[in-house]
Amino acid sequence: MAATRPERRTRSDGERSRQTILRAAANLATVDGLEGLSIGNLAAHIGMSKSGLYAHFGSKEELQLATVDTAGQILAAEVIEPTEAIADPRERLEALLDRFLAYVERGVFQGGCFFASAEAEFGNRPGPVRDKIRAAQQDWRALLEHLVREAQAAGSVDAAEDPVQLAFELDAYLLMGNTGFVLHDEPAYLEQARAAIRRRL
Amino acid sequence: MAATRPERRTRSDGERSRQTILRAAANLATVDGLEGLSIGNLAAHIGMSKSGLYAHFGSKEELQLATVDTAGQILAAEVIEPTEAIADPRERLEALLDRFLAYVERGVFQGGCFFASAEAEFGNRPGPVRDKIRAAQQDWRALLEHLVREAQAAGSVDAAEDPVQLAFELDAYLLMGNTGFVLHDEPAYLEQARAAIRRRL
DNA sequence: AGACTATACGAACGATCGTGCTAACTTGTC
DNA sequence: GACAAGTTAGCACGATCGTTCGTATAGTCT
Repeated sequence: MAATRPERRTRSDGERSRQTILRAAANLATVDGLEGLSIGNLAAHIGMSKSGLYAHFGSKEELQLATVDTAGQILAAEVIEPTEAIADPRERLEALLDRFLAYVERGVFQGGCFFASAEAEFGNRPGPVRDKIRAAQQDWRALLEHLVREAQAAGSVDAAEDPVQLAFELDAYLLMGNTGFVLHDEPAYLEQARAAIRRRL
Repeated sequence: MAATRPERRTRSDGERSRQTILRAAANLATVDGLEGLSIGNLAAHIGMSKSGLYAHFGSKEELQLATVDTAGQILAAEVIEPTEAIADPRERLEALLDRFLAYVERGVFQGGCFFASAEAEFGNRPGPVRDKIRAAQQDWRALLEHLVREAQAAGSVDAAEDPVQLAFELDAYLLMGNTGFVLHDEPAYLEQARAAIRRRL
């Protein structure tokens, strides 16, 4: 009964290809949309055959799900993780908001924040992809709320503030800054978002 | 030298069909996207043949441009025009913001505000469609700024406020309310937008 | 009434979509 | 070095994409 498993799931070159595909997919999705992105176009974009690329994912939906995961990892690495060392909650909150706007401005994704695009596109398209995007959005919002509460506990944010409401408003500035910047290619919108944050906090 | 023009005439039933097409197109575009919307799907949705529908527009791009125009007319009729009778600028501004949120909640478009979707989708897709969306967004923002200035002149908004900055923040609440409502199907996000507006004004 | 033409349809076009199948090549393990 | 499994490419499929064309219908005008 002791079925010894082969235990050799992935190969190093395969994992490297997978990452290449998903990075490009996340980037292209902010321009063409997560649904508008086609397998053929993606394959051509990274110099790979359509079927070779497809073999990594059983379906387009699985590719989309993996792309959302990858985008989440990029957002975490670019925005969230660099602030984790900051002990003071209010300082960390400010750094987090500023890093988000910098990550938009720096053009980590060609079409601005991946999740801003994805939320607008999959807002009412039921399915696992929307579920994953929803979850990511809630996690982000929960992080903002958590930091507000910690800052309140530390006395650096007014204790009378409703953390949920404050997080909503701060997130709104980020979203509007991203949308304005992408649509008009004008950093002024990001600066307005920064000004709004300074005013509000 | 007097080249007599063909004098393009239109027929009443044609104009009616055109309106039917464009209303459906504007609605479907908030779900499938302005690019993701296909001629075939749109035709089937209104019980018309693909070629019959296509005869109204020379290309998909022209259909998209006309759809943006139609969506603008709907937004104007649902949100802007009903507030034009309000003489007091601050009252009108408040009514405008509230009507926007109500129009999102009422589901005038299945996928929330048409322009919120369109901005995210066409943010960096150069072309006449993006130009038109850009112009619509700027007109909307300019209207907000104009009302803020009028309210300042009337003494009902703090004269020290920067109208551009205040309009940005108010618009941000609307956008975040729309996105949150559509993504989570939760009116609470619209209520948070209302609370943010009350607090800010 | 008849003539004119905007409107609508059916069929078909080449291109591309997502998706399988099969065979070759690479890599890791014994 | 051999064997097994992961990786990639070639080819083809049915469906659908935007678009074109010829033709039948039906509203409008004299």
